[in-house]
Amino acid sequence: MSDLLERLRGRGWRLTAQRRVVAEVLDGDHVHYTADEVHAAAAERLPEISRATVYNTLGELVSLGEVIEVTTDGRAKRYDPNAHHAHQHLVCAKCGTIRDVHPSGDLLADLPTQERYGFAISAVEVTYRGLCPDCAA
Amino acid sequence: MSDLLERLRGRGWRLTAQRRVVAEVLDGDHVHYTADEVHAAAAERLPEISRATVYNTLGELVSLGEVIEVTTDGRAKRYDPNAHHAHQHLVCAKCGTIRDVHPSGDLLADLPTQERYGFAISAVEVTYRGLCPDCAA
DNA sequence: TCTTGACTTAGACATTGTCCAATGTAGGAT
DNA sequence: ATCCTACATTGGACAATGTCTAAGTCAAGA
Repeated sequence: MSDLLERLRGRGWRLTAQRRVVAEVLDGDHVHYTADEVHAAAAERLPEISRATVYNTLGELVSLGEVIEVTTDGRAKRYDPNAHHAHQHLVCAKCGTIRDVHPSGDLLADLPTQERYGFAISAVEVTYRGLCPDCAA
Repeated sequence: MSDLLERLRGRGWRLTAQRRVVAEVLDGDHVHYTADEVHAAAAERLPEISRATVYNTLGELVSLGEVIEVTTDGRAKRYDPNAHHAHQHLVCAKCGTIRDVHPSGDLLADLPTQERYGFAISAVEVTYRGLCPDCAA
């Protein structure tokens, strides 16, 4: 995602300090931040940044396909910058840790035609749930 | 789910009018209501029922394994009474309609051991997304 | 029928997200 | 280099969903 800013500028994005900071936060460790966590991390570098701007910017990044929105519980959405590699998620039922995983096989092929009800299916999301090694102990 | 009330009584549930009405609402058409929709439907039969009781009862039914909690977007959770038949969900990206579907194959087997990071995996949730026939038109 | 511990209620509160009017500014035009 | 202006940001009000608590109510066993 290092050339993200270039790609965005190419699409007519106005490059502001706020947007740069949000993009840099997501570009860091491969984590799954909530919007509030992104805001907190961004505010360390740019203290006046507002929540509204973080929400706006995250929404734009999602629309542009640069970031994926993940909802593993009913709580806050999380933002996954690993949008250019198809992957699924493994979630600890106890501590909530999220890991990216890569199932084998064609997930779409598992749904028979008569189970598609005429839908034009474009995406499959899989969440594996269980206990991580720490919580299982 | 017709013998639900019997099963619950067997587990020491105190059977109140409120709980009966919530269970009856879920037992109706095979829909995926939000908590507020359950509350509205329940209030038609029992006008004084409170939101808190509906939330409590739904939470209990989920804990008891009688109902499944589904989060397909970041909005309200939905409650699926079809808990005794393993199934997954097909969601229309435009209108939000949800259908229960039954993929073939062993979904768990698709995740290689080295992609499990030591987790003890106990469940797999799959959401297929696409446009339903009406919205695709 | 009495008693009691579990259940329900109303409403305050918490979390997450959205919207708006006022203000600021990036980047093209001059 | 400076100016313009459309687009971006801000702060705070508002909305949607869910949780908690103290006080009152009731199902079901004795």
